Amino acid sequence: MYKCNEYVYFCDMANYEEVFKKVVAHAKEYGFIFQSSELYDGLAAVYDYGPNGSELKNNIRNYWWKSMVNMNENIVGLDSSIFMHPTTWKASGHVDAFNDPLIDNKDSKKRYRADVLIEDYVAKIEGKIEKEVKKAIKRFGDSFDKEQFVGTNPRVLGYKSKCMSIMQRFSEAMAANKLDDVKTLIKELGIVCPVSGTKNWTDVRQFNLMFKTQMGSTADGASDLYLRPETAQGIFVNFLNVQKTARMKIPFGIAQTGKAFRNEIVARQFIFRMREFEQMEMQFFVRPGKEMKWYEHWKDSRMKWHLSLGIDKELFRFHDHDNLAHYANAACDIEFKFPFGFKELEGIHSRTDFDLKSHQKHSGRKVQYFDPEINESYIPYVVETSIGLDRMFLTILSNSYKEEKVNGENRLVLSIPALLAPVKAAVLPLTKKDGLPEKAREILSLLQCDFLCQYEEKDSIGKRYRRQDAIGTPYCITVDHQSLEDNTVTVRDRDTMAQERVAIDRLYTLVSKKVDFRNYL
RNA sequence: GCGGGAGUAGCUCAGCUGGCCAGAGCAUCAGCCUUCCAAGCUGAGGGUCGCGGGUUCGAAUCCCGUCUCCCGCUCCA
Repeated sequence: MYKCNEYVYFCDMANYEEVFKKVVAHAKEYGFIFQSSELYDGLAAVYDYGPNGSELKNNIRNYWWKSMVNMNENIVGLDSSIFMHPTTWKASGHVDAFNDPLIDNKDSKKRYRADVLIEDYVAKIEGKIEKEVKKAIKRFGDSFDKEQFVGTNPRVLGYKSKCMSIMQRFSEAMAANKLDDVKTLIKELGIVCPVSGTKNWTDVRQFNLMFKTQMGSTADGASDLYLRPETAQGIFVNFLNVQKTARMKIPFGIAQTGKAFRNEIVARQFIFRMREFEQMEMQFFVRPGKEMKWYEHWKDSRMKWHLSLGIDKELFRFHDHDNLAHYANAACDIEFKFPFGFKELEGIHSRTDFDLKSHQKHSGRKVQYFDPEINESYIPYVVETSIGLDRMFLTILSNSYKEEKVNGENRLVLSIPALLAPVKAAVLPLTKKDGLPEKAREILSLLQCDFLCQYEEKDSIGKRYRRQDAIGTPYCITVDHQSLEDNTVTVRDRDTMAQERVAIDRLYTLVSKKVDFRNYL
């Protein structure tokens, strides 16, 4: 297990926002994260990973992958494409469930779904019909024939046709993608904001979850595609391929990491909610009825994974979902206490057979598994673990950022778990003369095949230590004059700042042990 | 989309009652020092003051417009 040293937290809870700003500034200054397209004033909610950031991100991804694929013989990997057949997103529910027309009231600043406003309005008219019916019941008593009344009463007929024409206009406008007409309709109907009571509406805008693009080099021959909003569907669509070719038996899982794209209505909080982000997902296929057992298993297993990185367990919590999505029968999040509060880091969902069943229906192919144990074919149930790689990155980064007092001076250190640290060791000649640089470069060549190392000779040794602290390098290896005589160096530990005299031929083992996967999981 | 805040060197900022020609610290680079926990010495590079327009003899500084970022609200699989 990674051991957390006792750090003096420079900033307390009240300064959380300040800490967050510092983390963001630090991330830029030391080449972890840059605003996308900064040269052109930036692109909102998109970020780039710099030299240290891309290393850290790779290391997190690898740690996840090894934990999932290497350490579970019933989990295999997959790398499916970002482009998928458009029907995929029909089947998954993304096309229908997530493209709502939105409208804002300028006075109350409230946002509504335009279709809901119109439907509510129609519901009001339908309420009037009910009133007419009730009145008629009073008037006619037992001899009242509701169907006849509703079919002939001029006032009711008027209401009914009004409802129908409204809904028809609405669906025509939506079908033709004429959002102006939707707004016109809302205005004509005199719909007011329930909060402000005014008709001061903005234009209707379409909210599309998915990014649309075209495949095909010529515009007229092109077909519309989406950039995937989740990697999971690539796994589901390949369920049979993987199961058959890897000869997997249920229960088994398929793991995948990769980019996903979502048009968030608001995308903020640094890399927490981005429009382009990376997921690490594992879909675990089980026999129907066994899903709750596996759901509990993966909840437990995933929490252990997080704690294996040595982060304080008080900073994690489970959050069970009350309102389940259309595909789930149980769902929870693992939340992490980010500088801006507890937020979702990973989701663990029991997705039932919704996805595979839907793909079976839309493809017309049998998407099933024959279970020899019970001699039956069935559509497997799925338990999903889905973690945001970028969110995990932010977890590590914000948790690692420490400012401590050392002899009255501030020391800024990223206490990144050694396994994940971008640079594993820095090799530093105490001075740049007397053959020390040459000796240092020899040491560098001993290590650099297996560990990312840095060589530095500029500035005083203390300054170089602090620079390495700022990017979270676990070990600094310093070559001095004694090294030339007895082939030993000093190894300085990032967290304790303790120094140890070590023989050069022991360095490889020392660093290996420090960053060994075995220490963690 | 609305409301609030902000945009000056890689970073943190000063200058903003209009007029030393755009500054400081840190960082970067070269050299000196040869030093085991940063900020020693010398020198150098780097900024169309977000962008566009206007007022003025003259604007980073005033006015208008515009863009971008950050925070809050609305949405959230």
